[in-house]
Amino acid sequence: MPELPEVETVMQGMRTHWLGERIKSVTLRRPNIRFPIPPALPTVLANQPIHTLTRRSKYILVHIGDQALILHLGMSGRILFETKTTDYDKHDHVIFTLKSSEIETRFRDPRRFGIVTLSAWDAVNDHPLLRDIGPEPFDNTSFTAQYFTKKLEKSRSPIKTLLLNQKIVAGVGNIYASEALFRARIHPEQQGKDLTSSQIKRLIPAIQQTLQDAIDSGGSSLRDYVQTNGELGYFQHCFDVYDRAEQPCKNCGTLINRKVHSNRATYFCPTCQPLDA
DNA sequence: TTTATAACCTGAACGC
DNA sequence: TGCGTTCAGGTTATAA
Repeated sequence: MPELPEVETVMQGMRTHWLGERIKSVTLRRPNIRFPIPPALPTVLANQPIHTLTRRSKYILVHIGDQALILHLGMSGRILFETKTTDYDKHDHVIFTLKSSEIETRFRDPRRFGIVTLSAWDAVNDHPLLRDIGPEPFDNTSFTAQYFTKKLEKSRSPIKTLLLNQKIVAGVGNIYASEALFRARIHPEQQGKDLTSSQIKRLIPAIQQTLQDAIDSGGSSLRDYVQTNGELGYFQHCFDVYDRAEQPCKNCGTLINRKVHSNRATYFCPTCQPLDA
């Protein structure tokens, strides 16, 4: 579920509950998910004020006291806002309560690929999870055609795989990589070094618009999500190619292809995204 | 150095 | 109904 737009949406939802609040308590219902959860986390965060909530790539960063609470949703992670009387799910791993709210915030992650950890706020950008991440796709001062060209020009990897590399550009996941390449009319198997300057100049705004459109629709789904305790998800996006194998392209009617790159499914229109463009 | 693969873990969907 | 197989929106360690 969580690529950049979903993480942004979840972070904004957390903001409405958490901003200006103070942590009352944190309960760890298991000691580890993908990595160990710092055992001192409940002690360190208790009674501390929540200053800001931000997103970096697919990470949610919460400035609490002098600490950064770092959250990553992995493949199946969710943040749920529940009343304290609601039964726990067996995959509710971390429970946050706030000083002046009856709502509990629950970190639920069945596959346990998510991350909950701490860093000193002053040093959060140097944290091993964050320090090597590339520019944010919406940052036009760092994610430029010149930068992108330099990253791609020597690589023989398919552009689809390169878009998933968080060191090149932050936050793009498997769904929006396929969607952005469709919008830019670039074949997913084209090697990075073979992209022309005009293709690169198409791809940057295609990535930005794909992500922004998803944020805009994800924003409405979060409210549904909260109100219905997770029954409604983020799946109502209208994809052009993702998960549409053997269905007609919305642009030209050609059947959408599905291929696997780096063990990840890729979807594209062979007519709109020719390999020799 | 760059690229490809396996692994982490659970649940849902599907075929038999 | 039950069992086995496949697949899933992420990331990283290891192998090639």
